[in-house]
Amino acid sequence: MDKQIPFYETLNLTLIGNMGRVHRLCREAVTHAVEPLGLTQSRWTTLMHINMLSEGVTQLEIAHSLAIEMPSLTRTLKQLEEQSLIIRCVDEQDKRSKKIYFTEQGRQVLSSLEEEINEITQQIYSGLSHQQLDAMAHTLINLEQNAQACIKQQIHRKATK
Amino acid sequence: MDKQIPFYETLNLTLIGNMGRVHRLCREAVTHAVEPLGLTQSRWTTLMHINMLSEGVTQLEIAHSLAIEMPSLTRTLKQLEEQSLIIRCVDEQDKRSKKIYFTEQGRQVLSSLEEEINEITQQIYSGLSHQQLDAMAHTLINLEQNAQACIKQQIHRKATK
DNA sequence: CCCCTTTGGTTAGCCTGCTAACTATTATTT
DNA sequence: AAATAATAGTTAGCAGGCTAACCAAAGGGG
Repeated sequence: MDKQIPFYETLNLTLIGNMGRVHRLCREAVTHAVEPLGLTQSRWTTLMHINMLSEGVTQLEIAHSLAIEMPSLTRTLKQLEEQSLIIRCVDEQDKRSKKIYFTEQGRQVLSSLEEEINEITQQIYSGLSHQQLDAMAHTLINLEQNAQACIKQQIHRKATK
Repeated sequence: MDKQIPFYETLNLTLIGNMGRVHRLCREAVTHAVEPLGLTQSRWTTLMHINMLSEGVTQLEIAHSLAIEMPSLTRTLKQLEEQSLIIRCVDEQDKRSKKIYFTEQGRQVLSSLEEEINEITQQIYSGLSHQQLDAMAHTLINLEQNAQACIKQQIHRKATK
């Protein structure tokens, strides 16, 4: 194997750390750009996902899409509602759930947001081939499955301790 | 749940999100396992990095290695000191900086920690080839450089606005 | 029909990243 | 030598993940 490159040797501990750092940096890049719109990281991410899922989604669906827990989302939606970018309506079919819609102002902000994000993501992915990005996406999925299996196993072990 | 073709098409937005999620999961897997040792995520990560750099390192060196800011590290080190796992000594050569050493108890905890981490990382990386992990590490580095360039450019633009 | 479980959402509060603003020591400039 | 700048660390407080504990609506037996 290649002894010259440190990646192989240091992988065990640092790949996880690297992922965290790169993730923070990428989000920071976008967040800087959309700061003038009054959006933080969780707020712009949430707006994009609502748009992707299309208006009228429930909070639970958004939480799944973002892969975060409900309480985290509740806080962000409250902020977006206070900024008058979205509204939350009780679903008449199921009064437990709430459906999310953009306000007119929200749609305007969203369109500026999309423009900025396109520009930034182009920069972030520049010089990387589709193959490379695709490979990374696949590796991420594998890691995720392994980590999830690992956590499940621990929980099971604890339950039968 | 239905994800047949998402990789290429949704890359633009979700690769960043995926990275965050996988990062959270991987850390959670380790953190669950070392909970009995009284360690949280930032605490075990910090212990591992101190060990990697070897005792007597300064706080700044640890912060660089972890790629976090000093205030984040200060908090964690304070907790580790309160747990009597490390001690912080003022460097007599440069009285501004502090050097970090393990206590006897700290070394014991570290050795259990290393064992646990080895086991978990093996599970997390199982089924993934060295090539795959290496490719991911390289892609991460590329993304990091791009993101950093992007942020720098934004700061520059703002300065000359 | 009533009770019990499940489910969508909320609140409270922890953990750990960050920036801004501070202190104290060291280095540099004049 | 004195004034100034730079550096290591700290404190305070925000942002956004999380779990635990709760409420209210919906569903499912008996």
